[in-house]
Amino acid sequence: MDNHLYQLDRAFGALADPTRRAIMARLAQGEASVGELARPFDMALPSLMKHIRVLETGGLVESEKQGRVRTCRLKPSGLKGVENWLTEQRAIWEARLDRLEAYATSLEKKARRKKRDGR
Amino acid sequence: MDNHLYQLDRAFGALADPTRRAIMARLAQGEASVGELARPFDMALPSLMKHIRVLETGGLVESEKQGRVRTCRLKPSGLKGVENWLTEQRAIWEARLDRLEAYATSLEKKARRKKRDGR
DNA sequence: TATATAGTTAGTCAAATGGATAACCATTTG
DNA sequence: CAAATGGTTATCCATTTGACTAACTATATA
Repeated sequence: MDNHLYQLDRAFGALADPTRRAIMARLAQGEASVGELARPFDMALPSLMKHIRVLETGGLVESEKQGRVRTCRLKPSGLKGVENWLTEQRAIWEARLDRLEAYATSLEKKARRKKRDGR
Repeated sequence: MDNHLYQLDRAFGALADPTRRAIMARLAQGEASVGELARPFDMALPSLMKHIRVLETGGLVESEKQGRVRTCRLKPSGLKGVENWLTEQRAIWEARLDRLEAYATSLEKKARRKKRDGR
């Protein structure tokens, strides 16, 4: 329990690599086999496999094997966690900016009032 | 040129650590000095400083020093890059799902027609 | 059944990461 | 000016990461 913390670690970590983001982009347009995923990259298969496993443990990709070919597909719920964290942060940050702005406006009003009433 | 690729690496990488995400969360509610940021963590100052530097090179945080205290603040443009990548991916992925759905519906219609016309 | 195909395991290696300590500025404060 | 405060540098260390090769397993295919 509370693994979801680590899960965010792994999801963000998984996305911190251009090869893996490229794999994600490829999978966004449809599932693919390991071989298909490997082809565009100048990289040995085992290295690429490791990337796929990283994406899987990050909860971003899932795969299943039938016969000798393993088919990978995107797991949108994984990206959801990442997006949630980001929007949460932005919410906090924007709320604070709003308070700051409100405060600034109130200061301004006060200043104007003071001026009108003869400093 | 094309450093923005590496920049995404660094931004995602920076967020792949709970300490650094906590720092981000703290900064979302307002700027803070290095010492203030350090206090909640059971960690030596230099270690924490390193985290701050990682966030800075990821473009997520900026800081300036006056006197002997360095004040850190969030740099929302950094998160923007990350969010952009995510929404871009989701756009591609959703577009594909839409096409898929449209295709499925057309298949269904065809089947119904066939049935009506006597198999 | 022999061969080719598609992945997988195991093991090596250099570089990067996350943490620590010790010693060192530089600016306040007493 | 002496001491305390806030941060910084320089090293060090264990672990993780990203890539490789070699050897292996399991399924198709000829």
